[in-house]
Amino acid sequence: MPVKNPGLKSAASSTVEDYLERILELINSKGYARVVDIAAALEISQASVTNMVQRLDAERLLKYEKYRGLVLTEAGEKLARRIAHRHRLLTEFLKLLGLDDRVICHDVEGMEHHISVPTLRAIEALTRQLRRRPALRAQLETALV
Amino acid sequence: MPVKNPGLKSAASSTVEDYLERILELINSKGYARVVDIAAALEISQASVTNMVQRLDAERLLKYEKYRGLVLTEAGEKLARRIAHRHRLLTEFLKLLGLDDRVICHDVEGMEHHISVPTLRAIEALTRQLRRRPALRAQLETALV
DNA sequence: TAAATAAATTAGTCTTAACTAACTTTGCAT
DNA sequence: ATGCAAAGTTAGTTAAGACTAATTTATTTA
Ligand SMILES: [Mn+2]
Ligand SMILES: [Mn+2]
Ligand SMILES: [Mn+2]
Ligand SMILES: [Mn+2]
Repeated sequence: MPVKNPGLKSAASSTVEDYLERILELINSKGYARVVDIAAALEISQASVTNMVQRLDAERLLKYEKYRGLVLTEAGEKLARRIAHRHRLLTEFLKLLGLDDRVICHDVEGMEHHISVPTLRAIEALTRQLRRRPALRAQLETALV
Repeated sequence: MPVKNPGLKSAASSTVEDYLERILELINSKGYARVVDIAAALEISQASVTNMVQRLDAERLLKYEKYRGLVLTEAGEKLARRIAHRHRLLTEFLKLLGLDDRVICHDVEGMEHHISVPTLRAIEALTRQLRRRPALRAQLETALV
């Protein structure tokens, strides 16, 4: 039977993507991701994190041992890397437009969940071109009134 | 006292923005926006629309008379125009990147709710530059592998 | 004008994703 | 070894936003 999802719209909710992204980030930066750290990073309560971690375990995106810790599964890490990659590319792109870091962080955190593969590739290509054309970037700044 | 919202993050939810956007669109195209039309446009049930319309009335974004019809208030129309404008600019931008219409529609419908004013201005400036540099646009296409 | 159809509303339910408060487990210091 | 603080969990609540089914109002049509 044919697959329901023909390319667009990702499988995981924005919320799930944000959790996975932060978990991978924590694992990469300090070797592990504890509930308390995830809660701090996402600025939500520990109870909410416990809930979600149990759900992600049920969905096989990570393996979780109560009171102990968690590790991403193959599938979970793949999803996490995918969203982290979107985050990186979007951030680089907006940086080239001369935007403020706070603005970039805010907008990317929302936009990253709504960018399909073709759009991401196009933005990637545009970023490459922008990078090698300082003159164009300069004109952008002046065009901003 | 200082305002809570310092520029970023809009006042209305993505959902509210989508409703207002569609309502304005319907009013512009056929003169009025009925519950049944809004429901069809958003692909949700009429019951959901009735609920939201009553809420938007309570929030003074539109004036609603049961079983009759609705008109946007000043505030509602302003919000609607703002989101419609973001939608337009993003669409034009992605169009210049050579993306497929279906992809553009999908991505814009999500991204439009997460673009702050400075980012929108930057994308607007970039769009202007892209428009006058067909060579650059051509290179984008070939860069897409 | 009366019946039939279309549009709109209400009531009740569901899911997601957050919260607080209370409780349990773990790890560290004495 | 015990006791305390930090971390984690559970239970119960809330809000947004969707749904279906049943009902009511408005509009068409015969
Ligand atoms: Mn995000
Ligand atoms: Mn992110
Ligand atoms: Mn939208
Ligand atoms: Mn839109």
